Amino acid sequence: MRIATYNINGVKARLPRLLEWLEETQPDIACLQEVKSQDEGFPVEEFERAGYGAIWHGQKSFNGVAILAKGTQPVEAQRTLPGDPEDEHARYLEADVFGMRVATIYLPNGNPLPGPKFDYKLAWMKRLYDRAAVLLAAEIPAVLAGDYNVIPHTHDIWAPAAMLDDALRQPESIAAYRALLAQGWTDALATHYPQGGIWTYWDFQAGAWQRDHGFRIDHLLLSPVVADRLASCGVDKEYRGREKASDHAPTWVELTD
DNA sequence: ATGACTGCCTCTGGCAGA
Repeated sequence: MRIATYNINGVKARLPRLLEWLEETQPDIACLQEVKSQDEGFPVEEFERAGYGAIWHGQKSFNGVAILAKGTQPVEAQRTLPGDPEDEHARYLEADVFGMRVATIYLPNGNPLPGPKFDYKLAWMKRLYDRAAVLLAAEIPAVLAGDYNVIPHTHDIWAPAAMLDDALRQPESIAAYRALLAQGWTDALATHYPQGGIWTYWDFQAGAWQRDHGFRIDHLLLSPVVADRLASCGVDKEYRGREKASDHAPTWVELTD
């Protein structure tokens, strides 16, 4: 059972690349972020032709998340992150699929800081903490997969001094991420590659990809029973180097059945 | 270095991203 998360940065612009990745790597579940499409523009027919059922939560111009599942239809469990009825950003979607609860997460970037965008990020992380606690308390086998916009550790970025003023590396952001792990979630890639040096994102600018100036912000958090099934995990780094690539690379876990 | 790219929806330039 392979579960992947992929910030695709525009489902229309990346559709050929996305279908190619599905065909070549055959994930059982794919959590997508930055779909950047309204609900009615989501290319569900193309995914169905590729053998994937899909649910999505779209928004015009930016944000937008989706869950694809091979040969089955994910069953929606939650369309928004609870805790703020005023929040209209399409950043969260939960579904039951293959006996697990799977969430696709597009956590707010939080820049610039200080300011309302950083406050929104931290408030969103508190809401995610509360939601994650509910799932753990219910002992639901769960995976929280997505673009967390948090660089958890110094060894999760190409240079220790890079991005220190950025919302992705603020102590408050990192503390909120660690609080989530302290509940009992397993950061799959951190567990498997404790020495770090694994990147999931490379900026479009300044030749970041060519210089391998990346960092790790796409994470798969596993509930305890799912963590016990973790066989391997990794990043499909090669896709970042293809034509018309997203600035993120697909990140995945392989679970025993 | 107020830099760099890229997608989106178009007020084809401004916003958002990280």
